[in-house]
Amino acid sequence: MKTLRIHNTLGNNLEEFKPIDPLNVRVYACGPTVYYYAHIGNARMAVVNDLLIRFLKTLYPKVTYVSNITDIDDKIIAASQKNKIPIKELTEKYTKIYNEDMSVLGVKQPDIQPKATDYIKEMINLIEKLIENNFAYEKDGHVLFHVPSFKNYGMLSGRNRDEQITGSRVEVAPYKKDPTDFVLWKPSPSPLPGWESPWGLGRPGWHLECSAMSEKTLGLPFDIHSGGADLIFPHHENEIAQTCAAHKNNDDLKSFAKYWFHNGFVNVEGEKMSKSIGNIKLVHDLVKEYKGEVLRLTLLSAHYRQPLNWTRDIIKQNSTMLDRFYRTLKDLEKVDAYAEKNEIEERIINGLYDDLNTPKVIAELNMLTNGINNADVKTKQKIKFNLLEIGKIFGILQKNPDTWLGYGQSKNINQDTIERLIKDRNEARRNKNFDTADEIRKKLKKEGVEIEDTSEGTIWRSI
RNA sequence: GGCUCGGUGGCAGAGUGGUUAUGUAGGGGCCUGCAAAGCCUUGCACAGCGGUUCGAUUCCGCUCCGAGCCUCCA
Repeated sequence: MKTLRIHNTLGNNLEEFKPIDPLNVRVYACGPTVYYYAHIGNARMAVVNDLLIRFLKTLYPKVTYVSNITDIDDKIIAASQKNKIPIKELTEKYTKIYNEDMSVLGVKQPDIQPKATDYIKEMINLIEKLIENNFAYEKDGHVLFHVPSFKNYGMLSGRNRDEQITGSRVEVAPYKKDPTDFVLWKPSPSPLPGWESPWGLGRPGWHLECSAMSEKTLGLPFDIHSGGADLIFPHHENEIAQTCAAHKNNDDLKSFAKYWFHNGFVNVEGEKMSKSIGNIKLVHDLVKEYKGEVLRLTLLSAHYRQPLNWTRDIIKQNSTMLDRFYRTLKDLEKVDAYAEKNEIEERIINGLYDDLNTPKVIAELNMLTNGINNADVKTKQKIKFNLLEIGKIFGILQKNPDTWLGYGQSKNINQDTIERLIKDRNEARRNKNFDTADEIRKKLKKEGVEIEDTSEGTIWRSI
């Protein structure tokens, strides 16, 4: 059997994927903090992980995919205060919208979607273990992880403690023993959201929730831990430290997760998305303008670790490509999808085995479909099979081609009217009255209806 | 300042020590009354400078440029 090779941030290497338990592959992806609409960068993480999961599911009998919702955090508190909405209402609202928007992009719900606030007990438990193992200490109501006590700290992100201190631009809080120590628990006096703990009313630090939730939902160690590249430091570095130290596995970083999988950033028109530039692309807006599948293919059009420059142009390019694939499927409407051994062509699927090289797969798919004209039935069956099967993994091409291309569906104009106009036009054409015929065609186009004269008569689609 | 990662044709984007993907846009053509779709065809691409090599876009070094992280961020 071919083996999947994926890039492991831990070690910064391409590695063969060998599941801990082949009967149940376990993946945890750091999900969104729900204080506002998700942007296209959040979507890239969700789509890339969805692809990974779909592919893994073709390789292993069972895959458990956990992706959390962080529903307690300073940004959430700030948004709640600013908008005068209770935290719970705010987080529930944006959790719902997140799931809806991702679903438009073809992202399947994770098997488990834990919420941080449901795991406070586990977090407190983890902190107690860390204190007990001398990796954490309490000071002024804060509990901090003592970074110098964890000698492998920095292995994931490839930085050492000294560099970090020199490069640090942050003021060191007085309750820290060491400038690199990070907060596990902090005081949270009313009216801020707080939970009872051995260290008083407080709330968890940022990194703790993922350590608690992943351990509780998947068990340790699990196979893949993923997220956006910006989470490598400090978020994932800290997660590793917390979890490994809590279980006294500080020499074995893989006792938490074996593979660390990170996707690259999305830039917008060549610039980083940022509030100050005001160029944040929200999925919620994009789905109003483009089909989810187009956005999804666009997100997969670059290799997942490369930066992706989000422009109108690439959306258009991917939209065109998708139309062409659907047109091919339409041409193959009467052909069965069939391939020998029920397998995707090797040269196509190999791209996925090779660290999810989606652009390579797309290129191979194009080459395959280009041969359709002088293809025999068997080849046509194979082409259709490959398109649909890759489509399943990519999360595209599963719709009815006619529906996708808009055949027989009108938005602005009544179908009978269209049919009547087409009839009139064909009448005019018969009489070589081409001016009239062209006028009718233009009129329909204005209404968003495009007609095509085929050997089997005139057909139309809404564009 | 430190640590990463990149610079491929108008644009997007893989890949490779020698045969120069793929898509899209553009040019030319076929088909069509015209369109649409499709098909054919076309394009001095691998940042610069050195080095290794019979040969480098691919390996090494340096330079320039860009991005990310080091602070909340997917």
